[in-house]
Amino acid sequence: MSRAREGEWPTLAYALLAVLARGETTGYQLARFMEKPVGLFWQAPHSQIYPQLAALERDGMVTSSAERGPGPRARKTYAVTDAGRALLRDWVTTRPEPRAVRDEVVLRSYAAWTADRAEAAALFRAEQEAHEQRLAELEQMAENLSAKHGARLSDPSEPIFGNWAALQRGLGAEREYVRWCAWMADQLSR
Amino acid sequence: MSRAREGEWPTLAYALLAVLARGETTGYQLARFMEKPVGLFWQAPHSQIYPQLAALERDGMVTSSAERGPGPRARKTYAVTDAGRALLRDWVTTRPEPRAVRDEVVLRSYAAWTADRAEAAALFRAEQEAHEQRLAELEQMAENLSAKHGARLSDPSEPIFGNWAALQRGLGAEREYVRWCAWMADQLSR
DNA sequence: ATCGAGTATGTATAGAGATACATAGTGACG
DNA sequence: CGTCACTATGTATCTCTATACATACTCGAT
Repeated sequence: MSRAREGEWPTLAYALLAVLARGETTGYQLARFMEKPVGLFWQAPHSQIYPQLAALERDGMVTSSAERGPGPRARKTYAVTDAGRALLRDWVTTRPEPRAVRDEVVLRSYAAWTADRAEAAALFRAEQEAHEQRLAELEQMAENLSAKHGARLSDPSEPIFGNWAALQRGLGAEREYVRWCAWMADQLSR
Repeated sequence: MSRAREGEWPTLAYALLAVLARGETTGYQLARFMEKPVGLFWQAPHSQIYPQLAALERDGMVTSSAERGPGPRARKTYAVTDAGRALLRDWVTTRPEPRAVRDEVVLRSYAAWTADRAEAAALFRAEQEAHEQRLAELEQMAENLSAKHGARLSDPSEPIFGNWAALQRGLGAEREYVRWCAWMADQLSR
């Protein structure tokens, strides 16, 4: 949560800046947005987000204003500073070093030969269905975006272009995953 | 590395069992195999693998025999026990809870509107090329597998089927990633 | 003859991430 | 009137993952 060296922030920090760059929000709203089903490309629980926001504030990347909130503590609304915007802007065009790929389902496919054939087929069929459902959700999101924003989705200077870009990735990834699961299930049930 | 509860092993343990189920190996060979370029679907450094093997041995899932090795310590060759095989077999057909998706490139696409257009286009073009190269490597591996094993690749009771299955996933994933990167670069360079 | 790379196994430490604990106000529902 | 869910922010703790440290033999190259 705190930085290792000058200019070195964990990816979560940039994820928060990327959301805040679209407009100020509270920590709670950020946490909601970054939770499991919603966070399309980066997720974090609130226990990671609150300390990270505090660290960003200590370094002048965000500012907060507190009104009194419903709970025992004040509700804080965060906004990006110019320094934060510059940090984000620089980070966006740097190439990340490749992340480790870790997929438990692929690992199971690698060991599928040790298991009962029918049970294994059922696993991949179930995975296929789960990803088909997820795909349908994303397609619904795409329709909504398309209806609401139309041609602006193709303009890379519009914030909504970012939503569209990430959604396109999600759609492609889910379609490919469904395809592979279906292939696996077919292989195992012949 | 040690288990949280009875019957609860980290995924790395199953990854090791999955490799050992194909034949006994040394910890070093396992570590080589699980290192970055080779481990298609699960990676770990040796500092994780050695303690995990020790934990599996304490619980009777693997056995080791030590010959004297080149270094200051004996070289250990590990083999799965029946208990280990049963553990793996049961695990293979259980459905994993969905892992968090974390992709720094997609996160950058979400914030691409804040950056310089040409620099952003260059980033996605570079990513496209990197994944095209990775794809070419996987295609080479597929050719080699196909030439060496032929029809056995379609037999789910053969260990090599697992290699083929994981490789198919890799091929599909890389192709889809290349496609999306190319689309992103096109969008940004018009 | 020395240097570096590869073989081989381990420990130490720090950071990232997940889960659980803690607190308290409001509004809905039975 | 009590319980549940939601808003809202934070801390504590544990596990997983990555990086660095440690040791020592062999073999090929300079």
